[in-house]
Formats: sequence, structure tokens, C-alpha cells
Amino acid sequence: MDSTPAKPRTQLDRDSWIAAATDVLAEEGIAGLRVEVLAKRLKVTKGSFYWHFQDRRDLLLAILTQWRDGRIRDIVKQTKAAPGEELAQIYHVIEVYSANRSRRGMMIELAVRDWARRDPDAAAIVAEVDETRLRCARELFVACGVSPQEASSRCMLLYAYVFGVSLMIYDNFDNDVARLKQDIAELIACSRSPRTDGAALGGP
Amino acid sequence: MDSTPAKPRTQLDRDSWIAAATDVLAEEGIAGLRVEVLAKRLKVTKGSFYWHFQDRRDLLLAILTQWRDGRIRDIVKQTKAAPGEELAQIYHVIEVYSANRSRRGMMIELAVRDWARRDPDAAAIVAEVDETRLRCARELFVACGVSPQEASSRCMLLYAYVFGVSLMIYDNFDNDVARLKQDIAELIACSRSPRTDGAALGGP
DNA sequence: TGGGTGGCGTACGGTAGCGTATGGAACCCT
DNA sequence: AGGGTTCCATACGCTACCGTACGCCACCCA
Repeated sequence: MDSTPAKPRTQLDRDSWIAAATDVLAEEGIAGLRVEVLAKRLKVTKGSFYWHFQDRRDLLLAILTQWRDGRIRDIVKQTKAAPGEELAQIYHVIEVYSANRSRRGMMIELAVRDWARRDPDAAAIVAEVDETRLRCARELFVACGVSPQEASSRCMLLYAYVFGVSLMIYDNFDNDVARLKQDIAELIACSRSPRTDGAALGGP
Repeated sequence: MDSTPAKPRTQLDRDSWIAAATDVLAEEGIAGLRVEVLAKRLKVTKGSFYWHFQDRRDLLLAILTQWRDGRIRDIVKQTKAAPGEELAQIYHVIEVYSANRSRRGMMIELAVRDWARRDPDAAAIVAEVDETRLRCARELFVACGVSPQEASSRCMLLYAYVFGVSLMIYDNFDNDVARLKQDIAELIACSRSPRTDGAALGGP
């Protein structure tokens, strides 16, 4: 009777909602993440939402824990380096965060961090992620021959830089942004320390 | 009949509204800056608000331009250094942004930058502020004997760091945060460059 | 002293969003 | 085939806001 290819009947599960919500979070921020807006984007009504989630907060916490798990998975992967390639790996980490290809990831990152400034649950998640990242990155610096104390400073500087630079608007400041970022990466990764002078394999 | 000291009859002007609005912006972010909430905080109704402002957007633009003017005034003041004291001045700039006493200023800064991620008007203001700050700070580095190219890298790193570190939560990472920040300041300000080796007067 | 104006209160219509209640269609199992 | 379960639509009440219309009172000035 109806020859249309039988409507896909794509049932939505919790993860679909979380994925779509993370998109909205990246684009609009936590304040723009509204249940009814999200439902409209998924072409359903909020009746569906309140089936899968207890309330809005339930969704938000699910977003947070999933984000945390993904970030921690990524960072342990990114800081695993074969012996002798630790410095190159440091450059790789910097480049990953600076690159435009991971723009979406950075938008999520910034949205979560802004969220964490006013929400204790989000702050707790960010604290977990930061601690893991800092510890992993510090290991990497130590493996390069940097002293533990200096490794702490450098990895903190690294992450602060990548987040901070994403907040700045500097189109008219320097016309060779690529070189600028490369210089900054060298400042963070391999300057001054006597031990690394000979081991500097040139970065990426 | 009424011996109370005659109600102050404090008329509100535009600037009072802008000041209170900036407070709310720092605490709640741009999304939490609501006309009626603001009115309640000032113990008036929004009838007053719509006398002084055309609409909410009118207030927001006023906040932006006032913030820009204040930031630019501050940065030209902060980067004015007596000859020979440029390096100390760089340390001073870093310390001003890292210090807890300017926590309110940083909260505004972060709120405006998050705002700018989705609002072209706010983005334009941030672009102006960033360009001014970067140029001024670059001058300072150049005056320290750093090459123009490296001065660009270092001042960009400086500002990215101070904003980025305000987004991180690292309570459990290092138990001597003061030393950590001091080490980072040295990484940004005076490492490696052969010209500055002799001129390093020890920072703040 | 009476009218004019600045500054604000009150009341209203309208939208957006949260969470609930309830109905209903499709599927699953037996 | 019939009942139960899953998943979603619809309709509702409620609150928070935005912006407007209009009224009121204090003050100023001729």
C-alpha cells in the first residue's frame, strides 16, 4: 500500500542523545543545550528524551563522564612513546591541540571548561582530566631528560598554552601563524635545559 | 513622622547598570546576564532598565566597549617600563594575571572570551584587545633584546598561558604552586635567548 | 503653583523551556 | 491472536524572560 522504503524506524538510544548533545554543547555552549532544541535536531519530541533520561541534569552528567573517559583514553595513547621518540611525541601533542582539524574537540574542551567554572560536577571532571593529562605529559618530559620539577612547569605551560591560544583572536598580529606556533612549541618543549641540548632531534 | 534617614533616593544611571551587569557577567557568564535578574540585584524593576537602555543588546554592547577601553588603558600602562626595567615589567605582567587578587578581572576576561566564541560583536572587541596587548608586550620583549620574531612568540605564549592556566584545575598536581608559576614565568620571559642571558636581573 | 519632565513601578502579551501525564503505535513473546 | 513492553507524540501546567504601554510621583522651573 505504501511503497516508500519503509521508514527506517531508527530507534534512538541514550548514546545517540549524548552524541547529539555534545555537538550542541560544542556549538552553543552549556547554556544553549536545551532539551527541546536537542529533540528538534533529532527530529523527535522531548517525550523521547524523558524516556531515556530522568531529566536534563541526567544528560549533562552523562556527557561529562563520557567526555572524561574519551579524554583520558586519548591522553594515555598520546603519551605512549617509543624510547628515544619522547621529544617528537611532545611536539605531536602540541600540534594535535593546535591544529584546526581537531577544532571540534577544542570547542568541546572550552565549553566544558567554561561550564566547570560554575558547576561543581563539571569541575570535578575537569580536575580528573587535568590531573591525568599533566601526569602523563610530565612523564614524557622526564623521559626526555628534563628534571621532574622542570617537567612539571613545562607540561603545565603546554596545556595552559593550547587552551589559552584557542581563546585568543590574533588574525592581525602575525602573518605567519604557522611559524609562530612552531616557535612557541620549541619554547615549550626544548629550550634551555642543558640535558636536552644534545637530544634535540628537531621536533616534528 | 518617619525618622529614618530619608531614603537615599539613589538615582541609577547607565554606568551603574553597566557596573552591576559586569558583576553578573563575571559570576554567571553572558547567558546568566538577564535584565530582570539584574534589576532585582539593583532593587529596582526593569522599568528602570528600559529607560536607560534600548534593549538587552544595548547593555551588552555598552559592557563590551567599556571593557575594551579599560583593558587597553591597563595594558598601555602595564607595558610602560623605564629603560633597563623591561624584564622586570614582563614578570610583573605575568604575575598580575596569575595572582588571585585579580580574580574578578580574570573571570570577566574568561566570560567575555567565551561570549566572543559565538558573538561577532564580542569577537571584534576581543580582537582589538588582543592585538593591542600583543603589540605592547612584543615591544617589551624587543626592548629586552629579544629578536622581533621571538618576541612575537613569547608574548603570544605569555597571554595564552595566563588565560589557559585560569581554565585548568590542578590542585592535586603540584603542592608548590607558587614555585611552579615562578618557573613557568621564567620559561616565558627569559630562557635560552643568548642576548638576555646577561641581562637576566632575576625577575620580580 | 501648576505644568513639564526624568526616573521608575505595574501590568500585560508573548515566547521558550522544564518536567509530567497520558495515549498510542510498533514490536516481542508465547 | 492477544497481552506486555518499548519508544515516542501530544497536551498540559508552570516558571523565567523579553519588550511595551501606561501610570505615578518627585522634582524643577517659570
